[in-house]
Amino acid sequence: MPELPEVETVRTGLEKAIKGAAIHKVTLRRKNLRIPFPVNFTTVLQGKTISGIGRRAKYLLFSLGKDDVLIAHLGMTGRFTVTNKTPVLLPHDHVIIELNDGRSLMYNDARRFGLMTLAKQARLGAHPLLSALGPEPLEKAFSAKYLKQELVKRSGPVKSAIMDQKLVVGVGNIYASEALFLAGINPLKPAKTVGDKSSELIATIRKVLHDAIASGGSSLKDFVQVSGETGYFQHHFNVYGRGGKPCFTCGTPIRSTRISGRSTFFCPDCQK
DNA sequence: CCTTGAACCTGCGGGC
DNA sequence: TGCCCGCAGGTTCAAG
Repeated sequence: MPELPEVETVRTGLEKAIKGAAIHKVTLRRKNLRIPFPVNFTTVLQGKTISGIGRRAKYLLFSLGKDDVLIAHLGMTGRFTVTNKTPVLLPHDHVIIELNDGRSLMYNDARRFGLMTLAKQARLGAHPLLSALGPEPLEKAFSAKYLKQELVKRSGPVKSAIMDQKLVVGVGNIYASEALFLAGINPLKPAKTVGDKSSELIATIRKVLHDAIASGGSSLKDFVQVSGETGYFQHHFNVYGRGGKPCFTCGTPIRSTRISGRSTFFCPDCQK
């Protein structure tokens, strides 16, 4: 998936494109993504107005009228696009949401790690997908005091800690490496040993996410904006994907390793 | 409880 | 050219 900045960019794009639109018809071209579609999925959507599009962590929350919410997650390869006319179906177009104005909202997801399900607005926070999530990284609850208190509890690598959605949401594999580089922290260090860096780490997490949102979220080679235009590595990374290449700060070759199965990049000189 | 590794699934690029 | 392997933005479950 897209990490938080990409999801936020999709949210903004969808809000501009389809907020206020009414749903005419929904077609599911398979019975599940990562999880099954609810049995009443199409009937709940049909006839509803998309009254707003929110976000919690990497989940998109489509308000359907007053009471119902469509929860969507893009997984690794999920894409929403809005078509003007009757869509030409592409491979992995799994959901077609036809709007009353003749346009269609398409969901395409090659790997099907994404999901769509339904919730009631009144009980949204208690939904199993959302109830255990940590604070939003760009909001106040993610404070230096809170982060320190969480870090010192953990013996695993600090990178795993900041990618744990129970500690803080929205930080994925790319921005975890990038934030740790800016903070000068080696991603392999045990979380409990970097508690006194929590203030710097918060600042760099916010900076990398904020900058990515400002640049349109588009760091990923197959990330597609709602309009259908692709964002193709427009974003500048200091370390992610730069294994063996010289650090922009000191020239030392960027090292690549794996932490909890995820590729990880850091400068052995700048990050202690 | 905590942490790691595998699994989910498809496509793509590199090496042979 | 073609095949095989490894790898990819996330999350969840099992096993240690």
